Amino acid sequence: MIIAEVCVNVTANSVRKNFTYRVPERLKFLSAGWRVIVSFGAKKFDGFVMKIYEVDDARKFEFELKEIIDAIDEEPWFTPEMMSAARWLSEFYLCPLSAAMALFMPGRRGKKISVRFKKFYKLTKTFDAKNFSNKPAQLKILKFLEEHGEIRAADLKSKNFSSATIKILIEAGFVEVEQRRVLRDSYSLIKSVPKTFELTAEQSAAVAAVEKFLAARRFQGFLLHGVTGSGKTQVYIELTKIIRQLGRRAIILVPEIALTSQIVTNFKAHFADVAVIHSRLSVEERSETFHRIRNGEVGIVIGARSALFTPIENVGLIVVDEEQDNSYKQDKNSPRYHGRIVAEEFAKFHEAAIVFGSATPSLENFYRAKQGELILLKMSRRVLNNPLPEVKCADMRGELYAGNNSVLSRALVELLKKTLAEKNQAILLLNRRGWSTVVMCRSCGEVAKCPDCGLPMTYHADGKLLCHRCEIVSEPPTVCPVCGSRRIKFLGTGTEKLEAALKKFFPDAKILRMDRDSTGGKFGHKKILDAFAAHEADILFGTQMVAKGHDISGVTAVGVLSADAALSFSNFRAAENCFTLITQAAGRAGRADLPGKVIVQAYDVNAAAIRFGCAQDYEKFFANEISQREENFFPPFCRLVKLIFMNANETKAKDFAKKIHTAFSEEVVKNSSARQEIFGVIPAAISNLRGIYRFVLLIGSADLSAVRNFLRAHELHKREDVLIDIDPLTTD
DNA sequence: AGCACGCCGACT
DNA sequence: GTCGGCGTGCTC
Repeated sequence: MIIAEVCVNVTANSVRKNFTYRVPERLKFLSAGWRVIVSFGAKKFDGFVMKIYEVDDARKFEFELKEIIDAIDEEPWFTPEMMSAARWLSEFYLCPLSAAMALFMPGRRGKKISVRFKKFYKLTKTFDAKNFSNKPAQLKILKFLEEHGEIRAADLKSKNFSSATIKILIEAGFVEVEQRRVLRDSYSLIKSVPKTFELTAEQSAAVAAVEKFLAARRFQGFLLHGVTGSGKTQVYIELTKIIRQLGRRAIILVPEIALTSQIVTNFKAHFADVAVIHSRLSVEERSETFHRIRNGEVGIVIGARSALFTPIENVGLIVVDEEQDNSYKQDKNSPRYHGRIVAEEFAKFHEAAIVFGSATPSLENFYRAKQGELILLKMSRRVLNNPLPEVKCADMRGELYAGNNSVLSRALVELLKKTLAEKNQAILLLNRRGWSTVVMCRSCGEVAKCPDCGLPMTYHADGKLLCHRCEIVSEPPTVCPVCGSRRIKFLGTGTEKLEAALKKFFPDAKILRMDRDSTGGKFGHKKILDAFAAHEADILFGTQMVAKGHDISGVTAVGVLSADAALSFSNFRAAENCFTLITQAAGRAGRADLPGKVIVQAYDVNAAAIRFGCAQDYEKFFANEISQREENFFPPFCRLVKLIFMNANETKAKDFAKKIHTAFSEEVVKNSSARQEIFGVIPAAISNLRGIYRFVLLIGSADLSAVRNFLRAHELHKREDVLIDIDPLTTD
C-alpha cells in the first residue's frame, strides 16, 4: 500500500510532527509537494504531502491509518526546493513546519484557489470549402479559424458566429474546445521604453566583480554600497542580464510594495519575463503568478519579501535592494522571519550570488563586509556626476527661543518659497500620520490610549482617535476619564496638521499628501508619485514612504521634519534608523541637473545620527555606532532573541519568565563557550494586549544554536503563551 | 486548532 | 450527591 507523510496545516505550536495517511487508489498520482485534504481528529484540514512511499500491505502501524480524502490542486503545489526551504525555516525560527509551508501559499489559509479558465475554439483538421457551399455560417467560422487559428468563446458574439454553428462543427470533428487557464497580471499594463545606458566606471567595476562569481555558480554575498543616485538599479539589471544569459533566474527584492512599480518599470525595459509577487495582490493573482513561475515562463521575480516564497527554480542571483530596510522583517505573524536572512540562506541553497544594495547599509552587513565575509562594492559618485545635495540642519529649539513655534523652521520656509518661485518641486517628510500624535489631559497628564494595546492613540482630522497598531477607532474624550478635567490638549504634529500648516504658509502651492491614509489599493502609491512626477503638485509631503526609492527629476528641495523623533525611543537601532531616514530623504533632492538643498529639522542637533546624517558621512556614522554596539553587546556582535511571555494572569507570566531566566543563566550563560547574556524580566512595549499581560526576556548570543537548543530543551517553541522572535527589530 | 478526558468548586 | 469550570493531552 502507498503511504503519505502529511504535514497537517494546523496553526498550533504543539503540533510539530507529520502524520501518516494511506493513499487511496484513486489518488495514487500523489507525490511529495501536493496539497491534500485529510481528516485530523474530528475535523478536516488541509495538509502538505512531504513524502510518499510504499510499504507491505501486511505492515502494521501502532495507530489506525486514515485515508487521504482528496487532492487540492491540479498539480503539486510545492517544489522540492520549497519544501527544503520550509524545513530550514522551521528549524531556524523554531516554528511549526506547517507555518513555514504556509509562507509559500498565496492566501492565509490553504483553501482551494479558484482557477479561471477561458474557452477557446480551435481548428482540428483541414476542410474543403466545396463541402460547405450550402453551409455559409459554418464556412465563415472555418475560414476565420483557418486565418486566426483560434477564437475565444467570449468573442463569438462580436463576430456574429452562433454557438449553435460551433456546436455542429465540434460534433463534425472540425473544431475542438480548449480550456485555457487565465493568468492575470496587473503589472502587464506597465510598459517601458528600453533605455540604453552607459555604465559608469564604478557601476562597471561592481558588475565585473559579481560576474566572476555568477559564472562560477558559487554562493557569494556582496554589499553594494552606493550613494543615492549612484545607479544601483542599473547594476541589478546588468547582473540580471548576465544570469539570464547563463540560463539561470533572478529574484529582486524590494522592501515595500510601494517600490515594486518603480523597479518593475525599470526591469520591463530590458526583460519580457518579469513576474511580480507581493501580499497586496489578490489570492488568485498570486496563485496564477505561481503557476507561471512553475511553468518556467518567468525568469525574474520582483517583489516584497514574500517574493522569496515562490516555486522558482535554478536561481543564480538574488538582489536585496535597500537591504537595511526594516520592512524586510516579518513582525506580525509567526514565523517572524527576516527577509534578508532568509534570502541569504536561499542563495546558499541555489549556489547563487546575493547582492545587498543600499546607500546606508545595515550595521550588520557593513560590519560583515569589513570583515571580508561580504565583498564590498562601492559607488561613491552619482551618475552623470550629479552633485550630492547640500544638507543643513535647523535647530528647532533655537526656533522656539526665537519665537517661532511653527512646524516649519524659518530656513525651511525660505527654501520652500525659493523652490516654488523657481517652479521646482519639494518633498517634505514627517514620519507621523494623523493630526495630533498625542491627546493628553493637561491637569493630570493622562494620555488617550488604545483599549486593546495601551499605546497612545492618534487624533485624525476626521475628529476620531485611531490606534495605528490595532486600527481601533474611538471618539476623543471631552472630559479626562481619570481626573474629570476638561483641559484636554491635542499635542504633536502629524501629516494632517502639516497639511494645514502648508496650506496656510503657501496658499497658492499645490500640495500632495502621501501616507497610509491617502494611499489605498494596489497602485495607491504609484498614482500619487505619478501625479507628482508629472508636476501636478509642487510639494509632496508625507511619512517615510515619500523618501523611498523614486526618482523625480524636478525635486530640488527636501525637508525632514522632526528627524530626531525616533531617537527618543529606547531602541538600539534608533540612531541607525534616524541616519538612514535623513540620507534616504536627502537622496531625493537634485538628482537631475538641478542641485538639491535639504533642511533637516531636529531638536537635538548634536545627536550623532543627526550630525553624521547632515554630513552624509556613512563611514563616520558607522565607526561611531559600531563602537557603541560593541560596548553594549548588540548586533552585529551578537544575535538577539526576544521571548515574550503572555498570560492573563500577570504573576504567572512574570514567574514563568523568571524561571526561564534562571534556567538560561544556569544552563547556557555559564556553560557556553561563546558569550551569552540574558536581560529581563521587563514589561513588553505593549505590556497588555487585550487583557493579556506581556513580559520580555532578551537574549544576546554569540552562538544562536546554543540558544535554540535551550529553547527546544525547555519546549518553549511548543507553547502558545511564549512568542519567540529571532533577530527582533526592537528589544521590548 | 479543536476536541475529549479528567480533576476540583457551587448548585438543583 | 451532580453539573461544569478549564488545565492537559492527543490527533495518523
